[in-house]
Amino acid sequence: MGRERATLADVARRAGLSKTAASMVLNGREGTRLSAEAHQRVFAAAEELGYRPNVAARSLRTRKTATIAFVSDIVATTRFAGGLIRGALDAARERDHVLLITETQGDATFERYAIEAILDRQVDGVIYAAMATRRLAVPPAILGGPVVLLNATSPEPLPCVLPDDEGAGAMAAETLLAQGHRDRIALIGRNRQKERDPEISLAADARLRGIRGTLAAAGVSLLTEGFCPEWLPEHGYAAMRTLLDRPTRPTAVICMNDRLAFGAYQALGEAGLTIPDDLSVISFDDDPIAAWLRPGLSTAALPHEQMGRRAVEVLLDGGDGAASFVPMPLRRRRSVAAPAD
Amino acid sequence: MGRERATLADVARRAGLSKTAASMVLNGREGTRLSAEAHQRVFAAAEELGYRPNVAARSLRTRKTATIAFVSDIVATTRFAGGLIRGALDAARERDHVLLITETQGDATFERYAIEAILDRQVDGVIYAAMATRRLAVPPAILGGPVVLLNATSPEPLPCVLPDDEGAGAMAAETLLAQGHRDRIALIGRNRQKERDPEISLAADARLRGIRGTLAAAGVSLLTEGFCPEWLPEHGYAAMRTLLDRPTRPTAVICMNDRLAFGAYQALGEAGLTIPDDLSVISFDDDPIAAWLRPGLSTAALPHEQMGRRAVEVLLDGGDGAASFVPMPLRRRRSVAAPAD
DNA sequence: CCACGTCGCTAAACTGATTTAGCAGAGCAT
DNA sequence: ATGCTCTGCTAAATCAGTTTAGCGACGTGG
Repeated sequence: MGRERATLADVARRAGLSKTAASMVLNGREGTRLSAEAHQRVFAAAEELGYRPNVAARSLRTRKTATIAFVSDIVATTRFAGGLIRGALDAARERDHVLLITETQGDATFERYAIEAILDRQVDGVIYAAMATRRLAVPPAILGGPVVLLNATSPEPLPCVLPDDEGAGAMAAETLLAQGHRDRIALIGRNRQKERDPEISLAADARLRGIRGTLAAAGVSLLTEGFCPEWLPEHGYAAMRTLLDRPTRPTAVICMNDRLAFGAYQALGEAGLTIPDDLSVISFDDDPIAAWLRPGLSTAALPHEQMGRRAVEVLLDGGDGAASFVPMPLRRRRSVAAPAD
Repeated sequence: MGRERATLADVARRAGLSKTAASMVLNGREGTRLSAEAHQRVFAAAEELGYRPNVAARSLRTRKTATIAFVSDIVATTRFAGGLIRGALDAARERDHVLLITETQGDATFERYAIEAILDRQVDGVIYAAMATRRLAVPPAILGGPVVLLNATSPEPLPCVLPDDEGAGAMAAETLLAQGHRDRIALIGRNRQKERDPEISLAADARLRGIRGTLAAAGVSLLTEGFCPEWLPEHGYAAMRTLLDRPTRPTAVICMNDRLAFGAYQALGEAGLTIPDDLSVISFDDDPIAAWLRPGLSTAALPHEQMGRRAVEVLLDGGDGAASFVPMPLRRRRSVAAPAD
């Protein structure tokens, strides 16, 4: 790549000045006493030669690389990763930085490997991302420089960027209350593991808190709570079937994520029930599938792009140390209506 | 990051040898006449000091960075990107390389920007990826070094990695023939634009060729072909509805992708028809949704991970110049059975 | 007239590796 | 004793920038 690029020495020669002068002018150094004419000549020469500095040479001296490492546990298995990466990419570009991406796959050897690669390249900072919101242990080796946790927290007091799951839970509950749902709101997706172990999930507990808090404030409590071993469509399907077997059918269901909601849709379809006439459904994540369902699924969107962007901002512009919660906007579609009876 | 790392000079000093000697030993240079003892001492010193070479310094001299640029048009909007990236990441790691990721979003300014960032960093090669299989124009600036096209071809004779869509089409048709389907096989997802304009899609035409060729060889032709303005669920839904309005109902449907198939499922569900008893469905992509549908959707999987991996291999190990077609394995689920009548 | 400060600029050191050119000593033949 | 080769190793140049230290000319105040 990059053949015969002009060097700083070329620019200096053409401008009839020293490398020192050229370097200072191009870096916009304050307090130098170079004449306006010298500035002009350097800029002109650089322009004419299409000069671009060699990053390797520069970072050898300055130890800055204009490169951010994006380390994540898993990129492929969740399609949300794309959003995080894209947001980070955008924000990085705006700040003239570039993203070096590595993946640990939760494997200690890979992680060590990734971290060595990063340290060898002297990146300016690390975004350590988890693909499911959770607490994790940051490898000490990267604590030498700036680190931001993305979609994760850690025992160390590091800046972190998280989705506002509790707010989303509150909003879901409010949305149903506003439509007039009261004592026949059911929940699908309770999961002890997720709720209890922050190293597995932070979202489950937060969403639940938001839902319960808001309902309680309105003097309402959940009709039933369906437990699911995983948050997958088949479990949503099963949970909805048992829900339909109960004597009082709910008027609305809150699903802990869209995949569960998809399963619930399948069960309702088979039972010949219509959404939202017979039953409202609301959910979390805004998985692409939410828009494809019939009717479209109302859901609180995980703001992945915003989060990726925020992580870069906190890393480069310096966060205030506090955790940064990014709101989850509600995507209103057709799955929520007033109860029939 | 990276505080107080040992340098080559430190290693040399500790080993009681020159930097030259240390460098040669650590790089495993052949033909050097350094003694076995000198080798030992250098290795020991490097080990004790935890020496890792400074990539910036090395690449300043050698113009190699052990870094590959992954340039794509869009990463976030398609959840397939993750697979490509993960495969590339894995293969890169195996070869001690790292991935620099940029995104152009199809925007010329962003593209120029991305390419400058890449050239400035002297990457060893570029993977230029499209998120939908298509033909594209490669910016001349990156042609100075090795380039591999991923999920794309170009007018220039560059090595490229593509999914074997034609083979997948053939396999889909064969699968239905093997189950005994004959003259009542329908197709959903014809699209003139996609089929005609290689800058939009290469997949549409290739899949169609594979399907038609195989059916023709068995003396069978398609019952009907449903056209769709896009390959989205709503269009699959509409196409299936019009299909069901026809006098002879098909025994099997081939959908050009899984999202169309999802729409078809919705229409069949509403019509009270059962898959695969009343109708078999087969498709392409292996979108995550394919596994979630009831019954699971049989589909030819886009081998994204393999493709990403292959791209890195071709880039670093040198391809044979020919296009590299990666087979699309059929994921057999429950949506295909023998025709009822 | 001289010391001093300011202006405008530059030489050279420095970053940490790789690589070229070549040196000192041993062994051997003439 | 001399010339030659071979062995085992090193000094110094090089990559392309940034940064430190400082130089010569000029203006000014005492």
